[in-house]
Amino acid sequence: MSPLAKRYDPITLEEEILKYWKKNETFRKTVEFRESGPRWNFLEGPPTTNGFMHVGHARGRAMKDVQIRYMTMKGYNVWRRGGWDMQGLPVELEVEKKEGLAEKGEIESEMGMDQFVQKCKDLVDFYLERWVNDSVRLGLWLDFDSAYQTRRDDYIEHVWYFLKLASEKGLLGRGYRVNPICPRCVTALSGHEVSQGYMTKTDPSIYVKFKRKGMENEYLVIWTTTPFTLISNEMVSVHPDMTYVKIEADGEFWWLVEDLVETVMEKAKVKKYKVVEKLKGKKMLGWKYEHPFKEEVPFHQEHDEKYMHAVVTGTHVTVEDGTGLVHTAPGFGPDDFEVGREFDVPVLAPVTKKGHFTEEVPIFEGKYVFDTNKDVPEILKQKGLLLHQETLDHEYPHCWRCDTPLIYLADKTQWFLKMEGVRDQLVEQNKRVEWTPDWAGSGRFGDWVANADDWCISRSRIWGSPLPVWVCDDCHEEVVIGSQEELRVNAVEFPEEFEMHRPWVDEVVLKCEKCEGIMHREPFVTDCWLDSGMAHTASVHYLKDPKLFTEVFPYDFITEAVDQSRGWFYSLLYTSVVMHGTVAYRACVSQEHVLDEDGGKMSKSRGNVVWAEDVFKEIGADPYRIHVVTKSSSWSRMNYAKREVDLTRKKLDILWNVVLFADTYMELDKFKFDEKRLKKGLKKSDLEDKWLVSRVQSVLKSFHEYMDKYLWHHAGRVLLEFITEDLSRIYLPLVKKRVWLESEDPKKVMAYDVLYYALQSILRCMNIFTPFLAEKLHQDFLTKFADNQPESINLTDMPEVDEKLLDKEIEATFDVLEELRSASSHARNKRGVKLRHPVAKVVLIALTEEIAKRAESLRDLLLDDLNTREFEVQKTDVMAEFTKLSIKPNFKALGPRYKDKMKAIVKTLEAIDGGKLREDLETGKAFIDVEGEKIEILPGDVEFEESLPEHLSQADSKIGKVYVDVTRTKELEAEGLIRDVTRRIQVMRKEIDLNVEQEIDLTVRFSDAESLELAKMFEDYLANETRADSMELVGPKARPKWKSFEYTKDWEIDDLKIKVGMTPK
RNA sequence: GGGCCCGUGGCUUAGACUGGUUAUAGCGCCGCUCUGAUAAGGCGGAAGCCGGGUGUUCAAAUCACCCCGGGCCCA
Repeated sequence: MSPLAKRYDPITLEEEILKYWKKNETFRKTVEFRESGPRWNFLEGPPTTNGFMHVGHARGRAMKDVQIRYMTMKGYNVWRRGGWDMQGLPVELEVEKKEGLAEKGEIESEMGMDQFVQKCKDLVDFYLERWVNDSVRLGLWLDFDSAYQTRRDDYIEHVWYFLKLASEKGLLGRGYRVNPICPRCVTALSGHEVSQGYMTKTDPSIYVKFKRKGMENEYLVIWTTTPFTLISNEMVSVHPDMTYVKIEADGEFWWLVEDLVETVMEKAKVKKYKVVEKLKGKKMLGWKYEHPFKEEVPFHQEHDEKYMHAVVTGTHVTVEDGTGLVHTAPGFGPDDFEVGREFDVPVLAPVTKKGHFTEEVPIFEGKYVFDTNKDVPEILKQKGLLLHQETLDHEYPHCWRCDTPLIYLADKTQWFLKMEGVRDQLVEQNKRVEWTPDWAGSGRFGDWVANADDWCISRSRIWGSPLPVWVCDDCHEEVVIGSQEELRVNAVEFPEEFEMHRPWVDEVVLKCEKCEGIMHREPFVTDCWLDSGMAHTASVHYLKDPKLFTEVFPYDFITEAVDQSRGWFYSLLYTSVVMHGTVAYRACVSQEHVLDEDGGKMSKSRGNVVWAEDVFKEIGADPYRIHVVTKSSSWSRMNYAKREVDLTRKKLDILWNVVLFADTYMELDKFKFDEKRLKKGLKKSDLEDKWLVSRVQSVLKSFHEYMDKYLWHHAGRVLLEFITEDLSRIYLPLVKKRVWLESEDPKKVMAYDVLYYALQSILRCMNIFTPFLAEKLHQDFLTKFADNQPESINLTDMPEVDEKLLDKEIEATFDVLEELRSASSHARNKRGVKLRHPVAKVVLIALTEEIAKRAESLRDLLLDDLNTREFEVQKTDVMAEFTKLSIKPNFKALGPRYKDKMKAIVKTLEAIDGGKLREDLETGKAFIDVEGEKIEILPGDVEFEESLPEHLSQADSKIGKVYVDVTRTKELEAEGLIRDVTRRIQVMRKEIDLNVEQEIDLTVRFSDAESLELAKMFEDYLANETRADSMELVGPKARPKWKSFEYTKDWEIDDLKIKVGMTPK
């Protein structure tokens, strides 16, 4: 019994293979097997161990595995250490949620930082296990045992080492900067975190008048959607080159940009106004105004710099909306901050990181800023400064984790890695990377790097790599510590229990070398992108021993999704250029995201996330893998739909069935594959054998070409197409008859050799896409019919192209076969002649000499394949002479003119030669002779229709016209009938599940004597095909004892009725 | 506002870099058909202003420019 199930069942099969791999340590064996090969190094972009693996992650990981398995089977010693990104805000947020902590302050008061950190560790451990399980189930062969973890002390030490180095190079520093801050998470967010959280927010939209100093009734009109920032307003920006106007309305004078006058007046419901003055924005520079909150905010009374509470110019001003005069608060916007710096205006940022006003604003002290958005317009209204108020829906950044609206807030405590001094190097080094697709690197990423801001790396959180900066309480001297040992040496007192996390690190104090004061650590952790960014070095324990690092760096290959452009691709680039002077990866494939069936983003809140684990359980890893990898290019986004995976799975069914067929007969014949015999015999073999072997070469060629360019989708499609088209649809039907030959027949052995060779080649390639299926078929099929197959398909080499076996001419010839097949089917179809019924002749009118030659060479094959008695190739359309041009009278035109003569005219038109009439009509006048009368036919009186005689049918094709002669003869009729009968009996054999070799007793009764007579002409054929040991064909009057048969059935074949009875012997 | 990607029958898509017979295939629908590996396959039918416009050219789904729509990134 074959260990192959009747049907491909991925779930059962994959579980079995997983067990096998585990038990036999197959992965370890493949690694050892390739130890002496040239190195090829993959750097794993560590997934965040927070949340579970969904189909999007799984696609990326499937792609990684495809590339890794490919390189392994190409003979490379592949470096493939796993890795996990385990620190960061998401983890903290989930712990907070689980523990019911409403805000960050509660962490210390409610449970203590050490407890909190323990919970974070427990959580990532939980997810880690799930991620490893899912990855293993996916068939991803990374080295998980030695996987790096960003939370380990020895990993974090590399982050410290790097920061010390950066500091020495002058790249690390504090910045005074406006950062987007989440008031709930109480931390600054990085640029890409912000961009992930844009959502529609409804805000007040207010137009406010600022009174010009020293001018009676003259106002600057500004607009804002964040009223609370008016408290901290310091300037009004205008565009230097735009035209501003002073208008007179309601007895007041208002300044605003010319382009927006109408819009603003309409909103303010001012109907009567006139322009009294016009000037360029730059002329307004330095105009002073009365601050609307001067009385309420002491700060505004104290300072009086030149441009404070004054008009300044800036090119960031637009006329998209607002008034063209932009309220500028340096503490609350990046543009504003820049302007403030340019005009030397101090920053007022009277808001805490939790979003509450400080005592600097007594009227709002302790109030949440967004809550004052209502109060501010109210106060302005009372002061008579509110021109207009409405609400506006706009895209506003929210915290990507907790959906809280962000605040841009100036902060001088944050730490940055600077771009100045390294930017050019980063741009240059990026150019060395082989990007797929190339625009992802040169355009998207390259442009971004060229314009990137300094990288804010400090986070006011807990679960992360501690920022290794200690500051002196007295003299503010700063020191950056590069390792745990360095810290120990410099510590005033080093605790017994220590790890490189808060709160333990915070407890270590140093003595200031300058003033002997006490130094405390800056209470930040670092951006977790810095953690993963150090993977090039930290994952191979560079500090402990750099030997391994020198072997694997720079890495040959990385691949992640686009969102990593600003994340990992960047952090890897920055850190490795600074540390090693070179980019960390030679090639990078950028992937797009997987969306839901309707193209929507998958998110937990929408509930449309498809988890990888569920997919594996429902449809299996292999069908999933090959589907997501082949459906579209890695860099295009993909909508995930299960029913589409099922369609791809069908192709794997076909592969399974091909193998099953081969297995069945090879087993019967005790076949053993012999490659030498195959190659020796190939010259004398049948056309289809040479063809299939050549096709294998062509497929391998494209496959390797695509793989070399990381075009996995094309590589996979080439294989699937070979399986479904070449193997299953074309080759197998052609060689089917050969399996019934005597077991030693060389033709049969050749078919087996070819089939085995093709399957072996293709399965080895398929292994990179569907490793479970390939392994199963390797073990239960390939190994069975050949000696010296290794125990796993992963221990074999990728098949290479054998140019000697490539024959483009034969492949072109088979293209001709395909065309002939489809054209003759078409022609048969037109006349309703089924393929089982043989036809007298098929004629091809070949378009070219070349096609004619190729068609000729197919003759033997075609007679059988097209089920025709004769096959002819002609170079000119000899059949055209049979074509009749029939004439269709246009009754509407002829009727009124000839009335009662119509009948005669129609009769004449049927009889005469349409060709001549058409020619006459085209060249001059046309006449017909109707019962002796000459009648003129005008254009439009008749239409022409080409028609073939009854016995011919024709179809067009790319290689020329194909005619089928469907003339019936008794002989042909008989053969068609017997094949119809045979077919029914075969179905019956299958229905009672007879073994293919099982012999039977057979009786067939025909409902008419004529059919019986025809059937008897092919009695032997019928008996042979149906394995009938004894057979009786009887006429309508016979009364066989039907009850004595094991199985009987009535059939209808067109008008004929037959009854069949059979009994297995 | 800037950058990048995308737009092809009802749906999912190939082709575009390198312009050239009738625009690829699948799903679904209808008719026919084939099959002792096949829950598969074949032939045909219905179904496309290849987002729109302008240009270059003998020739544009393909190249250029503009516009519209979608997505992503940056501001």
